[in-house]
Amino acid sequence: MFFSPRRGLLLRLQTIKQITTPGIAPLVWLAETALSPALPSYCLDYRQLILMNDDISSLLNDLNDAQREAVAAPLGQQRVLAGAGSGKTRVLVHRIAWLCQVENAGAHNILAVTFTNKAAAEMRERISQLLGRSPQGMWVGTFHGLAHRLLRAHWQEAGLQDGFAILDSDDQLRIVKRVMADLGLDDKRWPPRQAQWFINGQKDEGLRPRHIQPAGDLFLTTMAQVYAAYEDACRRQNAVDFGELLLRTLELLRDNASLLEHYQRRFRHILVDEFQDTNAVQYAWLRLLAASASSLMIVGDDDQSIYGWRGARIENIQQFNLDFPQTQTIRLEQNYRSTATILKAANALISNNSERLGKNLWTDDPDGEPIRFYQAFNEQDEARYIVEVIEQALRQDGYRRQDIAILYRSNAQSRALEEALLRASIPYRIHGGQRFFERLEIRNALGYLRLLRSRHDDGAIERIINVPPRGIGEKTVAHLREYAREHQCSLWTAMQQLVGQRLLNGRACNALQAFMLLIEQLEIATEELPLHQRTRHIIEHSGLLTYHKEEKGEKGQSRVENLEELVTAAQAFSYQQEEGEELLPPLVAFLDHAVLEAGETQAEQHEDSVQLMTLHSAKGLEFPLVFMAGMEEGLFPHKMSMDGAGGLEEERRLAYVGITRAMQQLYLTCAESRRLHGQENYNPQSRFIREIPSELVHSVRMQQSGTSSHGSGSSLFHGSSVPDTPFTLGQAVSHPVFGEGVVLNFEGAGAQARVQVHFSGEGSKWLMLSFAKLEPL
DNA sequence: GCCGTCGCATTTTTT
DNA sequence: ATGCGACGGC
Repeated sequence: MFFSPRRGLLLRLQTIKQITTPGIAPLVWLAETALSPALPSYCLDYRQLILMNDDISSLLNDLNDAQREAVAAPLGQQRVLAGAGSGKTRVLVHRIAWLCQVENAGAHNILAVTFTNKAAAEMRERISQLLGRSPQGMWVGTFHGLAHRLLRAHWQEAGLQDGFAILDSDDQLRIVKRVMADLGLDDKRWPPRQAQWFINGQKDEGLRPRHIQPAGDLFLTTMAQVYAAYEDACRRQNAVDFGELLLRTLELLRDNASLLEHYQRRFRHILVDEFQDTNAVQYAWLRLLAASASSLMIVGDDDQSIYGWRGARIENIQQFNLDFPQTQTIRLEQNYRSTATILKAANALISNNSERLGKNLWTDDPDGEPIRFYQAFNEQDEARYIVEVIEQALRQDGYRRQDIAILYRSNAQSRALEEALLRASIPYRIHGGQRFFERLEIRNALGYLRLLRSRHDDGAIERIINVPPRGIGEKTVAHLREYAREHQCSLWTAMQQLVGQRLLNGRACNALQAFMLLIEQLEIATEELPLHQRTRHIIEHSGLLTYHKEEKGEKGQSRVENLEELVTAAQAFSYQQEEGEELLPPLVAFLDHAVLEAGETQAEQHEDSVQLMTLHSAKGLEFPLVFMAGMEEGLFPHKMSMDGAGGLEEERRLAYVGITRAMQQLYLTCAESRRLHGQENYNPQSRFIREIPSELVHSVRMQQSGTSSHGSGSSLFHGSSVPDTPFTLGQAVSHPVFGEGVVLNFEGAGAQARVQVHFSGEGSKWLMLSFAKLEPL
C-alpha cells in the first residue's frame, strides 16, 4: 500500500491537507477519510500515523499546530508571521528538512536567505544537525553573500572584471570624498556622508544615476552627479560596494534570460528569513528568482520591522499577497520565551500601530512578575538603580550575569551605565562597538594584503602609502591623484610613471620608489607561503608591527595583539570551495571574507558578563532579565524619528522588540533629567510606558531605604533617614490626596519635622510630618 | 610632515 | 561632554 514507500504516504498527506478546511483537524480527517481502508483502525490520530515513519515523526512531533502547519504546508507560497520567540528558525529548518525528505527536493534545489552572517551560520548549523549531515549543495547565506557568489561566477555577464574587490563603507566613503573633491564640491555645503547615504539609498531602491529626475532641484542634481562620478570611480577600480552587490545581481538576472532561467530551474524552493527587513532590490531579486519556483516561504514579523531608515520596506511583507495571490498566511503566535505579563504588555503596546497584519502573542506559562518601572532623578540615578537591581538579582535570584541585558535607544546612553557597573565591579560587555576587521591596525594590515591582490586598489594605496610614515606626504599623494585622474589610471600606475619620468622632486621620488619596492618585495617573499604566514610576514616587514608597538599607552599594546589575532584569523580561515565555483586564491577569499563578515563586534569575551546594547542590536536575542533604560519622550521615541511618516510606529516596533526580549523580568526606567551632549534635558516619560496597561506595571518609586549598598556617587538623595521617622530620602511614600511620591528632602526633627515630597501629578510639596498622613510604601 | 587646537555635530546598523 | 575632522603653526 502507499504508506510503505515513505514518499507515497507523505504525498498523500500533502494532497489531503490541501483540501481540508481550516478549523477541522486536517490530519485526523485525513487518517479517517483517506487512509482508513489501508490503515488499522487505531490509527485515527495523525501522531500515530506519523509515528509510522521515523523520519517524519522527527520533523513534526515536537512542533505546535501552527508550526506544523507551516512545516508541512503544501508547495506554493507561504507567508509565516513569526512572532517574537515563536520558534521561527525551528520552522525554517524543519521546513527545509521536510522539503528534502517529503517533497523530494535535492539539497541543491534549496535556497535559504537571511540577513546576517550569524543567522545564516545558525541556520546552516541547525540544518546539518537535523539532517545529520552537512547540506551539500544547498545555498544558505545572506543576501550579500549569495549575490557575491553569483557575481563571482558570472562577473563577465554582470559587466565586471575578474577579481573585483568589495568595498566596505569606509572605502566607499573615501571614494565618495575623492570624487566630490574632483568635482570641486565644497564639503561643508555637501557633506560626503550625506552623499554616501544618498547613493546607498538609491541603490537600495534599485535606482541608477540615469533614473534620477532632478527637476531643477539643486540637491538632486548634485547628488546625481556625485553618484555618476562615484560609479565611474568604482568601475575604474574594479570594485563594488555592498549595495552594488545586490543591485548588480538583480540587473544580472533581469537582463540575462538564460541565466535567470538556469537559477530558476535550480532553486525550486526558496526560503527567506526576516522578510520584513528586505529592501526594494532584495525583494525584486526574490521575485525574479521565485517567479516559477515550486515553493517560496517567507518568514518574518511586520511588528519587528525596525530598519525602515536604511531602506527596509515593511510593505514587502505586508503586501506580499498582492504579488503572490496564492499566498497562504500562517501565524506563529505561541511564544516560548516570555511570561504572560510581558506578552500582554507587548501586545497592548503594538496594538497602537495601524496597518499591521495583526498577531497576538500568547503563552501557556504563568503571568510571572509584574513589569517594574522606575523613574530616576537623572541618568546617574537611573544607572545606580539598575546596578542595584542587578546586584540583587545576581546575589539572591540566581541570575548569571549573561542572563541580564540593559537595552537603550542610543549608544550615548551606555556611558552612565558603564560607569555604574564599573563602580560596582560587575563585568559587562558592550555590543556594537568596533568590529574586528574594521579596526585601524587591521585595516592597515589588510591594506598591504589588498595591494598584493591588486596593485590597482587605490583605496588600499591611500590607506597605507604612508603608514607607517615613510615620508610620503599629502602633497605627493595629491600629485599622484592628479596624475591618475588626468590619465585615467590607478594610483599605482601613476606612481610608476611619475617616478619613472622623474616628474617629482627627488625626495618624493625616492620615498615612492622605496614604497613600490617594499610592495614588490613583500610579494616575492610571500608568494609561496600559506595565507597566515604571508600575513605574518607582511605585518612584520611592512613596519606596521614596529609602528604600532611604539604607539604609547595601552593602545599600542592592544593593536599589536590584534595584529597577532589577524594572523590567527588567517590561519583559522578555511575557504570552502563550493561546487561549480572557480577556485579563488586564498588571499582573495580571505579579503572578501574580511569585508563581508566583518567579524564579531568584540573579541569573544568568555567571562560571564552583563550585556549592554542598543535596542536594534538586541533583535533576535533573549535574556531572562531585561532593562530598557531611557524611556523618555525625545529619547525613545527618539525626536529625530518623529518627523517622517511612520517614524513613530517604527519606534513603537522597536519598543515591542525590546519588551519581547525579556523572558522572565522586565524593568523600564527613565530619568527626570538627563544630561545629553552636555545639556540638561527634562523629558517626560515615554508614551510607550503609558501604552502598557497599568495593571501589568509596578511602579517602583525611589529606592527603598537601606538598600543603597555602595557608591554614594549620586546618592545624596539616598540613605540618610529623616530623624525619628520611618522615612528615608528617596523613599517612595503615599499621600491620601496627592497620591504616590518620593521624599526629596527634610528639615527639623520630631514634631517639627517637615519633608519635601515630589508627587508625580502635583510636583514637589513640603509637608509637616505630624499632620500629613504620609505612608511609607 | 607632524602635532596641537579649534569647531562642530551628535539615532538606530548590516552587509 | 566628547570625539572626530579640518586647519594652522612648528
